[in-house]
Amino acid sequence: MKKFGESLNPTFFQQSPEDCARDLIGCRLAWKGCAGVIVETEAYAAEGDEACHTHFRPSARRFIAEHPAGSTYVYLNYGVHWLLNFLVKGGATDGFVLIRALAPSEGLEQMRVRRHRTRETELCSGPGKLTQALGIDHSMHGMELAHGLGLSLSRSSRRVRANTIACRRVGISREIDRKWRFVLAGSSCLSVGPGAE
DNA sequence: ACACGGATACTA
DNA sequence: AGTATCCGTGTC
Repeated sequence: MKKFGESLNPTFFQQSPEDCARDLIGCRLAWKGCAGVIVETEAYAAEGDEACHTHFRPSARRFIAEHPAGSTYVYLNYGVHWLLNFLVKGGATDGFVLIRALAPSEGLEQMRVRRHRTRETELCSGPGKLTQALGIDHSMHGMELAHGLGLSLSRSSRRVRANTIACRRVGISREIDRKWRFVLAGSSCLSVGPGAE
């Protein structure tokens, strides 16, 4: 099918979902003229994680079997919002990383039009918001990282890594104790704060 | 606080 | 067919 964009190292998505989600903090995500720095992610494990789609969707299990590491997994949530995930595969455990928030860096005017909002902190501060801002929908489902979706791996600087916080995932009812949500500390573009502990 | 909305996967 | 569930957002 399609090939990876040259800005991406495929082995990045061949570690555990947890490590992948942590390392994506600080990376630059770009799509069709818009871009932002990833400031919030969540990891989901295909095995033993009841919050992962694989636990209740045969189609998710099939998706993992039929797609390579790094493929986009895009689905409609609550009938309203498209959510962007990347397939993690080939490491200790397979799974997904949900992209939950960006700090906008390029194409802000286009984002403002799509979002009907002007403030920078309201453009990509949520998993549904960022897909709306970037114009990502189901047509991007199952794509490999090429054709305009550039994921520049600004490979977590020590500073970013030192400021990445692990906390509880949000919006789920099962497996709520895993600290598989990762945020860039102090970012003004998070969906919600990191919470206590 | 609550409405909005549709794909997926059940039960028949 | 009909029903339950779901990784959210904006406005009430």
